[in-house]
Amino acid sequence: MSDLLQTLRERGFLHQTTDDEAEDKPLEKLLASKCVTGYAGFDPTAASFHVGNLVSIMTLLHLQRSGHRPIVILGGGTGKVGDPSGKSELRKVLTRDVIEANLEAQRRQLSRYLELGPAPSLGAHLSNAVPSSAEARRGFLLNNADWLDPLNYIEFLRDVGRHFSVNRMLAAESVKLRLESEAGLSFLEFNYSILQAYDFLVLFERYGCELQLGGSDQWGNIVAGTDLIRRRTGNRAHGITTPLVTTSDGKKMGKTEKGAVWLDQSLTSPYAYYQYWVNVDDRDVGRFLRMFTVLPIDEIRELEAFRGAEIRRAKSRLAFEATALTHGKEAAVGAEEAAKALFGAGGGVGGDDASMPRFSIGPTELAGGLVAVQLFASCGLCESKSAAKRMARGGGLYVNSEKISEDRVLTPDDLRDGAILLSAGKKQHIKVTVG
RNA sequence: GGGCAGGUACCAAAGUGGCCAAAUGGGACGGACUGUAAAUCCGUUGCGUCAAGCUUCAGUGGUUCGAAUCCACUCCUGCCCA
Repeated sequence: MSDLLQTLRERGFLHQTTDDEAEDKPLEKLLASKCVTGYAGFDPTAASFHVGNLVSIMTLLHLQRSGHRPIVILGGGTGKVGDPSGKSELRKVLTRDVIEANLEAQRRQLSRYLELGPAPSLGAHLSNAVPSSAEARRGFLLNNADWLDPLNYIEFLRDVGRHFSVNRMLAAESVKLRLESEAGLSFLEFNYSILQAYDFLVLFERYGCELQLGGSDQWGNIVAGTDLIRRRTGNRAHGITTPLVTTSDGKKMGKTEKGAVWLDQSLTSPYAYYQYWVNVDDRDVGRFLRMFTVLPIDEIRELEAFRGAEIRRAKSRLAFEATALTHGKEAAVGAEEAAKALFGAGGGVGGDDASMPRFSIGPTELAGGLVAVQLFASCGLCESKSAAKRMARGGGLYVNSEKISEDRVLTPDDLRDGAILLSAGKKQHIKVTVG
């Protein structure tokens, strides 16, 4: 098995670990000695993961590839509470049905990155002696509502609550912020870290899970978990946090103006996904190659060496690899072809670029002449006809790569190979087909 | 439960009877320059059959020739008191 910590470090995933202040480096030793079970939790609030979740997903991927076993927790139980960390508002609660559906959708997406199987029967601990086999490393998903929902309040307070010091909880950064803010902190949210700590304890006891991964904002919650495990069982558990990844212009990863960049292809097409990555800031290319592709570090170093316009080559590699990882190689090839056709020399409708966005109109619509701005609005390239006209006045509308005026009318003569390429600005295109 | 302050466009924030589709800033989008990058400059930023008309300033109802602006009630938020 390869060295997980080393891999995470050189790819930029390490923010803090429980080894940082421990001289005997127990986590490092543990990881070198056997197949370790580690987990990360995810919000059950969305039906799909987005690029922002990729950091955690990739750490799990490296965990597994380094010979260990990943567990994914869907916070069906904690999702009903809401983590106050870094959030200014109380989260809305979700119904059980929605959470179940999200769990299923998320399982499908994760199976692209991780080898997953059914959850093993309880108590089937991994023997320390067993070397890391493919079977041992197979990961699985759990819904923490399974053990959180049946909790009995009094019992929970007595068994778990007594291990928590309110003094200490009040000192936590996430709590402090909320106490000082106008929003305040509800008792419900105040309990979040206890529940998360309890999750860790349950996983430790049931599945021998000794490691928790999470974002840097989760540090307090993770440590609460390792503390609880120590107090209840006398054993040592460990944690790793990843940095909050932002783009160089200061935005959260994966957030665009149009909303999140989803991993589900019906929400964000492979083409759009590819485009997200090709368009990253120059300054982010190397960092993102390390984090969001599995290319060898040596190869990434070569790509990072590019300067000036050459950087585009590194970007298209990033886009290709990231798309292939999420949507498969075929989709990545399609997205790349579409990009070449649109942004390569000349630009045009050519190629069999199945993954580029398209829109179809009835065969008769063109015959009598179709007002271009109307089509821009109906195909979704522009928000409304007014918006389309405005953009045309500003010189931002193109038909088959030629600028058009707001009164342009489309006819069958505009067809090129049976399609018309509409562009709003230089980056947003839709291929309109007839029939 | 009582007192106070608020709820304006994507966000923040002006406007407190007509000149308000609503200042300004941010963001976003488009153009120029480029490399599908950054920075910079310029433009646009409710709908519309586009100089008409229509729908917007928490909701409902009212006053008025005329309301984002005044009145009543309702809902929501924050602060203070209980």
